[in-house]
Amino acid sequence: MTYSEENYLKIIYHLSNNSGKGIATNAIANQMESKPSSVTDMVKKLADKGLVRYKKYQGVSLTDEGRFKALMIVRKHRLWEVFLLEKLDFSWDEVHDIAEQLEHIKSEKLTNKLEEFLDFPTEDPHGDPIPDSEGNIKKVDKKLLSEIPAGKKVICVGVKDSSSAFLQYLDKQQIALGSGMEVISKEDFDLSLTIQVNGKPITVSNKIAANLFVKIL
Amino acid sequence: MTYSEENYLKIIYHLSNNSGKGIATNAIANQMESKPSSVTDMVKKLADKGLVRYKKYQGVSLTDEGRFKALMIVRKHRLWEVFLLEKLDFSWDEVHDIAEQLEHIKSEKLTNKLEEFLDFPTEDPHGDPIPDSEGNIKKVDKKLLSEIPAGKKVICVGVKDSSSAFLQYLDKQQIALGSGMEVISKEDFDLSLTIQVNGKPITVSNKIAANLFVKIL
DNA sequence: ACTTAATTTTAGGGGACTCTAAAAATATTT
DNA sequence: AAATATTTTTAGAGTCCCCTAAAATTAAGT
Repeated sequence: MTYSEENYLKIIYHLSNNSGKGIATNAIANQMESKPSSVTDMVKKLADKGLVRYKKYQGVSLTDEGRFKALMIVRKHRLWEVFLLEKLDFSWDEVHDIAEQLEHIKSEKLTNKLEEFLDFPTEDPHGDPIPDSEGNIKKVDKKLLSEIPAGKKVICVGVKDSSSAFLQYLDKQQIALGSGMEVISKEDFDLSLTIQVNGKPITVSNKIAANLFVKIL
Repeated sequence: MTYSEENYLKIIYHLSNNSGKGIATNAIANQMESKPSSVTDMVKKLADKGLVRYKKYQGVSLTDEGRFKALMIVRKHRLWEVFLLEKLDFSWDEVHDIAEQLEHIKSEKLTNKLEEFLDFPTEDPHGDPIPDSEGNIKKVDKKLLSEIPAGKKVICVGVKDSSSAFLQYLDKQQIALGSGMEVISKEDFDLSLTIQVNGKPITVSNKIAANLFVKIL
C-alpha cells in the first residue's frame, strides 16, 4: 500500500463511523484536501484491490479487509501520539501532525513493541480509543457537549477536532481530558453554552461545544 | 524535499567520504538499486536546487547545503536506531531497515526531543557517530580489520555493512562493539585471517574482515 | 594512436497521483 | 414533472520518478 492509499483508507474509516450509507466522493475530497475527480480515481483503485466497495454515484464503504487496514493505521497514529506526549514531552496540540507521518511506518513488530513500551495504552491524548493488534477497538459512549441539556454534570472525555487552534483554546480555558463541568444554561439564539468549569462559569460558542466530547455523570 | 531526493542525498553523502573526486553515476545507481539513467535525471534536479555540484560525465559532489541536509538525515537515522535498540529492545541487525523509514520523518523538534530522550548518544548501534543538530560529526579513527597486520591487538568499533546477514554472523561469533581481538595470522592466498576472540582462535574470510572496523590498541 | 570496452547521457515512454474542464447522473426546487 | 442545481464521473493533461534502448563521451587495451 502506498502512502496515499493509506490516507484514503484512513479518511474513509473516519467518515464511516455511523450511517450505513456509502461515503460521498465530495466528503472524502474535502478531508483529503483534494478534488472529487482525484477521489474517484483512487476509489476505483482501492475497489480493484478489494479494500472498498464502490458503485458509481453510490459512494464508498470499507470492506472487512479495508477496515482492518484502516484500523492498523489508526492504531499506529494513536500509539505514536501517546509516545510523543508521554515520552518526548510534546503537548497535546503538537502530536497530531507528527503522528500523521509516523502512522505510515511499516513494521508490525515496531508497532507492537511500541505498544508494549508505552504499557498498552487504551486511549490517545485526545481521548480516542487505540485499536489492538487484532483490530479490536473499544466503543466509548460519549456525547458532544453541544447536545447536553442545561443542568447536567459531565466529564470531558475527548475532542472531535484535534487542531492546534482548538486544543490551545482548551488549554487556555484549563479544560483537559477528565475535567468535570456542568451545563448552566443554553442560549437559544446562537446555541452558546454557559458552563461551570474549574469553579467558575464560562461561556462557549456552539462551535466549541460541538467539538468537545463528554460523558454524562 | 521528497522521499526520493532525500535518499539520493544520503547515498551521495555515504559515497563521498574520502576522495575529492565526484561520485560516479554508476556507483549511485548501484546503491540506490536503480539505473544510471534515473540517477542522471535526479542529479540534475538536485543540482538545480543547489544541493549538489554536477558537470556532465564528471560525477557529483555535495554542496554545503546538500551536505547539511544529508547529515540531518543521517542524524535521524542513527538516533532512531539507538531508540529501537535501547528503548524497544530490537537487536542490532533489525534496526537498520526500520530506521530507513523513520529517517524521513520531518520535524526538527521531534529529532531534538528524541536526542534528548536518548540522553544525547554519540554513536549508533553499529558504531557510527551521530551528527548534532548543527551538523557537526565526530571523526572516528578506525581501520578495517582486513588492513591490520598479524600480531596487532585491536578493539571492534564498528561495521561497514549493516545487513542482517553480516550482523547475525557477528552475533554467532560473539563479536560485538567493544570486543577485543588479536590478529594471529593472515593467509596470503585468500587473505583470510585467523584472529583470537573471546579466548579462542577463529578464522574469518577477507569479506568478513573488510566489513569490520577496528581500532588498534 | 586507434580500436574496443565501459560509463554516462539523451530520447521516449510508463505508472502513480493529481488537476481542470466538460459531460453524465442524481437531487432539489418550484 | 420539468427545470435547475449539485454531485460525480470521464477525458485529457501535468508532475515525479522510474525504466529501456540508443547515442555520446570517457577510459582501457593493444
